[in-house]
Amino acid sequence: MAEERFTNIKEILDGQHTGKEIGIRGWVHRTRNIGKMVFLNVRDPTGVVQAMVSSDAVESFEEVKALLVESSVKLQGEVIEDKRAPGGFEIRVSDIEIVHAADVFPIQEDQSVEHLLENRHLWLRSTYMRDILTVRSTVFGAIHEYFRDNGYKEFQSPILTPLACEGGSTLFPVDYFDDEVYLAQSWQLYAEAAIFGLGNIYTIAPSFRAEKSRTSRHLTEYWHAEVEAPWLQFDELLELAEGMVCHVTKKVLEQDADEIKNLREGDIEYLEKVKPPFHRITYEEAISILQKSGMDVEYGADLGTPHERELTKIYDKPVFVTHYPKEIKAFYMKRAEDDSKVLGFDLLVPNVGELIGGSERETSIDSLEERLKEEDEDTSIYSWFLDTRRYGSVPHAGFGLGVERLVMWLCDLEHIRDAIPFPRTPSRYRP
RNA sequence: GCCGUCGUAGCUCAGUGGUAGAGCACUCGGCUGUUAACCGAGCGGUCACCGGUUCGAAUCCGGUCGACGGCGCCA
Repeated sequence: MAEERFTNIKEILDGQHTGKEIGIRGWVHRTRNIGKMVFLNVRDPTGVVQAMVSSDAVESFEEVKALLVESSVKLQGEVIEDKRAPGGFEIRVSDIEIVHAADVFPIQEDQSVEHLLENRHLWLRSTYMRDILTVRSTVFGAIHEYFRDNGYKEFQSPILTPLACEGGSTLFPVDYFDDEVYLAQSWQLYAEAAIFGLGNIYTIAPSFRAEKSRTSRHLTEYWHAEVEAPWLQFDELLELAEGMVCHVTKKVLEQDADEIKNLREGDIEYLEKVKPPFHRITYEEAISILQKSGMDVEYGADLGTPHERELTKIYDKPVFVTHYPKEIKAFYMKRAEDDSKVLGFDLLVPNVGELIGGSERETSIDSLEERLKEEDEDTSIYSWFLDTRRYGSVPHAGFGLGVERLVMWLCDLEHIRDAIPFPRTPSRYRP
């Protein structure tokens, strides 16, 4: 190449270089071969532009003619505005360097879900995955930003842990020098110990669930955004969750408008309405609403997928469901004034269901021990955790959010596996 | 854990008892304005695996494996 200066393809498509001699580098997205002319659609992370290579303009014409899809190239030429070219602009190539002539690319137009998952490492090159992963990056950044701006410190807990947290059958066992430990499924119990020193804290960390959940909303390895704060009351907890979801949504709409429009087929009206306050209903109200709309549910049963779907259909925004009966929620949730209910909530959104689950935490050591025994947990393993209720126990609260579920909801994805680069599900751990 | 669908060429699929097929991809030939280019030719198979029924099985039966979809469980 005569000159080693390159521009982003998006700038060409925006008309910033029309009439000028420029260079680009990228990958061959598609080729069309007309004898003494070759059209290369060239992709970089910002877009796709057509390059026209004529036999009388380029010495290496025969090699260019033989290029296969996903070959990497550097090229330069004049940018011409031309309605015949896809995107309206074309580069008349004067010089081209073949960086690497690719083998036959395994992914073509017709693709099955399975084939794309087997070739996930190559499918990451698609516009679809690029758009999602761009949004995902913004989501992670926005979560950090929200908590830090609100005075929360980032705190890390161990991934290897002896704790079961919410029932032992859902953990991945790991051989720890002949002892059995588990991959963590939550940061929460360690966080409850940390708030006594640090105050308000949060994390974004991997969590692992060994449940064989065969649904479009479950991963065995997912990223878990969790928060824990001393003195925080139940209504403040809901506001914190609401604020975070709104902040992330706003940030994504600002920063990734193009990607979101691509992924949601232009439908961003719903996301633009995501502003406080969200709807708040109690479990009891939810049951009665569902019964009125003809669904078969009894008080005391946990809300199933069809029930959650029905509830999210009724409201134009995410909806909090609060005050569940204690029997269907985790041992660490604080009892409400009505002793049969807990100060816990789920935040439900369309297409995903439960996006966040959280609660005020039980502060009484006696209640905790009682609940652990009821669930046949070995209380000795929890003795360090119970210390948090022995030395200056305080009211506190927190929640956990599935980051992939948030991405799935924002991007309106059919399946959560597309919200993470290399998904892990009960039936897949490759590539 | 439960229910269901599927497995045939590199990819997407057709083929319901009688010699294994198509489109795309790839290779070769043609074409100076293509838009998932087009035209002609070629290459390409352990019909997932094991067993059974039958003169004969991709096809029917039993089992195994794998993937996908849904429920439950959860974030």
